Amino acid sequence: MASLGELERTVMDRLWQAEGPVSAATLRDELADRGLALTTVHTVLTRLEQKGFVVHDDARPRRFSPRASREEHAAELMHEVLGQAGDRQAVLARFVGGVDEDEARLLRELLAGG
Amino acid sequence: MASLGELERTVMDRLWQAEGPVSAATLRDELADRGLALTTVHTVLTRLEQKGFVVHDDARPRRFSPRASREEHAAELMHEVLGQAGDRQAVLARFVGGVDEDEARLLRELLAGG
DNA sequence: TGCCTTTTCTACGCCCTGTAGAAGACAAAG
DNA sequence: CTTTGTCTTCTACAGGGCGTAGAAAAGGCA
Repeated sequence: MASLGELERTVMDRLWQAEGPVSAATLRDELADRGLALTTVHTVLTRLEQKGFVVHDDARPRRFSPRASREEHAAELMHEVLGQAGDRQAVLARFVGGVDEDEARLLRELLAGG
Repeated sequence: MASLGELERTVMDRLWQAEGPVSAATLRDELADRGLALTTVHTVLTRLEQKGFVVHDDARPRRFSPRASREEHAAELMHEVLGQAGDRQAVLARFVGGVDEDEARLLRELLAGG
């Protein structure tokens, strides 16, 4: 999966925390501390779209949304890491060795259902 | 965590699949298809070391080893993704939703012990 | 005390990312 | 329909990371 630059990640964070689709102008305003030009925001959104992280509708002005929720995205990333790592079982063993007790309990519940 | 370039990843793969520490010259020979200069391999190893992925002993010639096994590394990455993702529980829920049955069984066993 | 190997320093081109101006497409107002 | 202001796309550029390696320095051996 393509990785993200610092501004790209910041924009994704905003999109994720937004309730619904967001226009470039709104994003520029939310990131006002950076004093970005509108075209800069557009460029970043376009690149995020090319990378498959963002989609936009055809309203005018365009409104952008994350392709997946933050949690889905993270879960996908975890699967990707797991998949590229040779011995999946060994990775899982080490992974669960590092989760805290609350999470272990949650995992047990989640897995019990299946 | 710092991300890796294509050659850096290739080198890490070689180090991970090696039995023990490996010299730069050996790596260059293993990657002979790329026809790399020895200094190129050195540069890459040095950068990997700066990024914390590799360590070397003080034998002459230096011998390089991965700081963590491939599986440990993957598990660390998974934890990192999980940690940066806001709602950890939601991420875990989606993550386990995507593991296959064998892995689910393994996870149940691993979690049963705790 | 040279010579050969090993290590470090320095460099360079390419691609990615942050950044934005210029130009083109569109819609609302008149 | 034309004007005008907005929105979108195109093009560009600088800085940094990575692949790549030559030059120089450092270390061991004949």
